[in-house]
Amino acid sequence: MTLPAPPGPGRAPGRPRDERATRAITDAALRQLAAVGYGRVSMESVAGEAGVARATIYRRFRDKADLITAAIASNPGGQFPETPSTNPRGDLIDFLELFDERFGEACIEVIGTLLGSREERAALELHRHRVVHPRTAHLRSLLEAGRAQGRLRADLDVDLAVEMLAGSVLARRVGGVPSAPGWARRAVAMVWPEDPPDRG
Amino acid sequence: MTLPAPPGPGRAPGRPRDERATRAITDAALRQLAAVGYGRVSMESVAGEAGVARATIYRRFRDKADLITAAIASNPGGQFPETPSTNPRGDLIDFLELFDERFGEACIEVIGTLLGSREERAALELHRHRVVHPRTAHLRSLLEAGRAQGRLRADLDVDLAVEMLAGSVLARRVGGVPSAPGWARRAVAMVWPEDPPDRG
DNA sequence: CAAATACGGTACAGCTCGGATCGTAATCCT
DNA sequence: AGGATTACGATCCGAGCTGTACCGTATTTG
Repeated sequence: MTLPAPPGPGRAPGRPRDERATRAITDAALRQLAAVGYGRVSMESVAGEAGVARATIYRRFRDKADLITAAIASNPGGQFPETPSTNPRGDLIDFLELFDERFGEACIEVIGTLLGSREERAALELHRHRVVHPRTAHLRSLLEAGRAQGRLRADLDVDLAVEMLAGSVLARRVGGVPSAPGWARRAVAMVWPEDPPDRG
Repeated sequence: MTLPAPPGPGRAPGRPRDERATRAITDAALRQLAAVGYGRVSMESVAGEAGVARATIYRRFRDKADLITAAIASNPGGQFPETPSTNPRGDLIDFLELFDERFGEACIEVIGTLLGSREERAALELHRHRVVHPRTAHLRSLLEAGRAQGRLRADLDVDLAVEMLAGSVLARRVGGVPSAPGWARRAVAMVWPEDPPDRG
């Protein structure tokens, strides 16, 4: 992931890395992150659950922040489609609901922890690059698709709208408030009014 | 603050606590929090800067989370007026700018760290009660004042609007994006359109 | 076979937290 | 004044975690 992984599958001078171990490590890290939170995930506990030695983790990841960051980025359940959307407004609502369910908590947790330790500045940037930016970019692309279709105010501040939509998820996590059903539909309606009531 | 502080100034059986020490501790904690971040504030460094022994801190605060939480809540620069507003829309914009400058970072950091250590659930709730809720309540009161004046859509989802306004600050901190000048004015405009163009 | 690398296991230094103790200082109550 | 009670600074201690280093062994290339 981050450390000098063998460049190609065919050019390893010595014993190759066990990719199943890599997967076991990130899977265990993800489970523990969800179960006990960043601060109580230890390299020892991850190694134990993954069935490897701690040294095996450090051969792949520079430190704990690198491990957690890579594990989140590798989460197969967090992928999202890269294909342009034909129904950007509906996809926007769906993606926000998904983000609310699966990423809000970990996002606050990991970013907050990394922000709190000046030394992990590199890991913070890495996490933003790996996890945060792809998702905000996806939100932005959906809004811009809507604007391209003329279904959205041309003067909309897209960046700010993205911040407010994603931010509402974060704000609920910060405040400890559960998300009300249908919140994403109402949030989108704030910045993207429902299809204009029959303009023609 | 949190521990059995002497109830009144006149009813202490033994040597009273040195309130200047208490102030020196929270001040040092606040400075270090801003300077190096939650994760790198240590009880030792706070004690050193405050000129007290570590035990003196533990006599006042249950643990590190309690100290940081209380220090933030005691920040005199973070107070806000409790008097009803005559210009809720302008005050809303001003308060958001202030929050963006002074609290966004610490908010993410502290909440994220507390979320990351499941054991500090009590400190997390305390911080929400001390710091987060008063500020979201203030935002809500400004919006509702505007609605009471009839300057705001009656069907506005106030809770969601509060989440989106405060959330945009958090989202920028998470993404590492600096706030553009005038962002608060434009954010408020999304949920609270400028004075209606002469209704009467 | 030799070289190179990964692996599990163990040990280590360094840091922090939180608790405990000790002698001393300050204050209240009698 | 004297005793009880509490705060204070200083110091020590145990536990936990991180990140590094080393061992003997296993696996692969050449």
